[in-house]
Amino acid sequence: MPELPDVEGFRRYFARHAAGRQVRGVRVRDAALVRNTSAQGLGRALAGQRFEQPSRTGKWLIAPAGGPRVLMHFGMTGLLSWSSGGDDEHRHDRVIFEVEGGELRYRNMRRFGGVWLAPAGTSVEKVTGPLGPDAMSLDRERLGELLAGRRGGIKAALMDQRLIAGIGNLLSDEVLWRARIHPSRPAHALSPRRIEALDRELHDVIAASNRRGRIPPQEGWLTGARDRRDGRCPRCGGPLRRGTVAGRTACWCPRCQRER
DNA sequence: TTGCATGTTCCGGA
DNA sequence: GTCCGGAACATGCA
Repeated sequence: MPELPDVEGFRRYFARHAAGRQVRGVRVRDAALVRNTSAQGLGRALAGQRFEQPSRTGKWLIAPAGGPRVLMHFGMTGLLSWSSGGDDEHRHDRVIFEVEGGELRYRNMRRFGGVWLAPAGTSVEKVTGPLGPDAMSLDRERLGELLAGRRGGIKAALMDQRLIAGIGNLLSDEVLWRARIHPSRPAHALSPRRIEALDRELHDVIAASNRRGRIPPQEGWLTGARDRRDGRCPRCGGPLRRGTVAGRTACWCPRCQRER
């Protein structure tokens, strides 16, 4: 699931269940998903510390705990699961944070992503690498500036985390469909009107998705039609097209989103 | 059995 | 240096 709205949901989930609670220990079920330290290193850094309010940048969840911070990336199949009743672990629970009153489980079927530690005094960017401004806090002017400097296609630009953080395959398709922009259109060639539409739809889609903690597969949205065998555009009723753009399976309406 | 999946990274080539 | 396509990574499902 994880694009910006999903991770925003995980942030709230973390805040509700784990923030303010002291860490008792960490159980690592899959050492490979603790990416930049050992299971012992993670446990030593966190034990006795108290989780503070988490933050999110792009698709990264950042959980401070005293000095050190835990960073989580969810890949394509990651999520968080809280347990206060000692119920059975899921087979894909990879790292388990034991806190007062329960435990927060980092689950990830496909094992992309993982858990990182940013020790006190080190920068978060050292873990995440360079990230552009978060898509949620982007304004139209900045969006226009960022896109003006790109030579490639608009979909590739939107999904480039170094340019803008948080947008993935589903979000980019949804926003481009709403703004009536073909995913292959050169990013720098968008008119001010298209930039304005893109900015508006980006924020509308993110706001609506954040409320649900996911990009909803909903009537009237591209997401509600894109996975059907004969998917039709919710706006014009024409047949949707799918194809590879920027290395991903893109979906668009060839009537509403003209090539140029 | 084959292809595909909401992510990132690395490589070769234009 | 920029950008793109393709492959790799790992696992499950239609």
